[in-house]
Amino acid sequence: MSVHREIRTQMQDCGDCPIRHRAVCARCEADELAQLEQIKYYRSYQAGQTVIWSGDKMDFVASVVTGIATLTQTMEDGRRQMVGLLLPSDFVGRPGRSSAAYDVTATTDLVMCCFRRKPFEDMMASTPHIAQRLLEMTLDELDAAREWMLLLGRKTAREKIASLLAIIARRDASLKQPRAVAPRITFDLPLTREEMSDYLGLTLETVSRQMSALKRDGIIVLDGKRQVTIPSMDALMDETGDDSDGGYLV
Amino acid sequence: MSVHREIRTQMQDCGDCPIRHRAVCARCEADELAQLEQIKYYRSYQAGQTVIWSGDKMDFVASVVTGIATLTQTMEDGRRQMVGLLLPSDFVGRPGRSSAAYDVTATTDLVMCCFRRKPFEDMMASTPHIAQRLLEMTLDELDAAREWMLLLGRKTAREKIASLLAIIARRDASLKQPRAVAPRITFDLPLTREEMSDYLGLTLETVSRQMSALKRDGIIVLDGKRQVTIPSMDALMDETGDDSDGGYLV
DNA sequence: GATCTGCCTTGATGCAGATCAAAAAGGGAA
DNA sequence: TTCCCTTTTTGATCTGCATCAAGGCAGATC
Repeated sequence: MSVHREIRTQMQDCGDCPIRHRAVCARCEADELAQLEQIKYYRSYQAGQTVIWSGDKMDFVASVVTGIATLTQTMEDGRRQMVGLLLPSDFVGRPGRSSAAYDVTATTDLVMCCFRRKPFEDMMASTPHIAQRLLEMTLDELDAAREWMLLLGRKTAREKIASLLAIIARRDASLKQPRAVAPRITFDLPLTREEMSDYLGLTLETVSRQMSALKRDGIIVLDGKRQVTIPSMDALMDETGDDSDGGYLV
Repeated sequence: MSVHREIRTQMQDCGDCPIRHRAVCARCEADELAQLEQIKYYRSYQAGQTVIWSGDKMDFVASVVTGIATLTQTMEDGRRQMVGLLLPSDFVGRPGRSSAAYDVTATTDLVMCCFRRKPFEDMMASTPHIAQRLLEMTLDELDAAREWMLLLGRKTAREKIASLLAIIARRDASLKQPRAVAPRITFDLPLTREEMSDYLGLTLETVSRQMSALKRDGIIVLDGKRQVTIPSMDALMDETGDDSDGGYLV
């Protein structure tokens, strides 16, 4: 908690850093150095483009500046499971590992801030704060992954969909209107039905059916295929199967 | 990889540290200090005992010395999902968080090495290596969690069982006979059928049925309910659905 | 040895979600 | 506008695992 507050404070000072860019603090501290040594550069990807394939050589680490990317694992026979959703500020890659462990794909147009791996590792060794920030972020990701394990292992299709919508809605609401709890939230789904199914461990047909069911039951309102309105966040939360207190950790 | 080698080297010097105790290195560096300041202490639990309940105040972090513990999440209606298996050397708790996020239960008799949280955090701030080691370990856990997401979301019951057996067998084999690939592996299951089902997102009946099926098909040999022999590791791996090259990351 | 108790196995049946198939709805491009 | 192509929806059917329900077995207690 205290660390998060510290990060928010520092973010005020970050010139080119996007809102919610948690990795920012490491960047800011190291920015001047990094630019000088040319270890930092930006890369853009178009929606749908693959950033890197699992197993490929990966000589950089990066953080998402704008856009959304996904991490997916694929089995030999083609079964796919998304294991991570990368939002602005999220970190990709792993110090100490030279090849990618997952497929990384841009689902929207994407800009990433990359650091050459070796110099980044050196920087980490000499700047203790960076490892500590990365640890914080990684622990957050681990918690998210474990929450997702509960979803994948034990929730029904309807609960899975509701949970995903709740996560996206909450993130979106906090972006647009931090601190306020809007009674009515509208947003564009950043994922196709197929991507949703890969994330939730379902088929795309089941995703579609459950979206229709939630619409029929008035839990959500669909305008076109992508735009979603949540009339009552409470009603949506009732469908997720999560504890009603909703207080998310940290 | 290089970091792992470094850790192994340092382990030689660790007096009371159990084999494979990765957290050891942080401990060793800080051990003298810790003992002096009395921030470190050991606790024992009996098999079946709950170490801590989700939501409870947790003013320590710890690492497992001997025995096995589990992390589980429970939904309001009682559905349970195990989200982590803690083996000797694994770390529990989170710097910066004062309450437990999961139920922690001892499945065997368990000894944990605990550090009072606040002093541990201070130690982390003043000893950069500790954060770096914790980061390594947390990234490993994140990879394991993501592998588990693929299992929970996309694997069949038979593949899930085979995967779990493969993980336990591999760990066991590396403990007993590091570096050698034994053609025939025998071990005791550290989990009940119900715990296996909680881990795999199945019911205990399905676990039992699939164990019987693997036995019938000669993939495993059961002696009693707990002792398992794997006649051919290759045959077992064929049932997991995993890539045949089997090369696990890192 | 008899009974109890906590796992574990096995059988019968049901259902949520997968699979197979086709139609509908957008959304660009010409 | 029309056509084409991708995405989404909807329908019909199938199936893997859950659920419900008995037993079985082995170690503990008396």
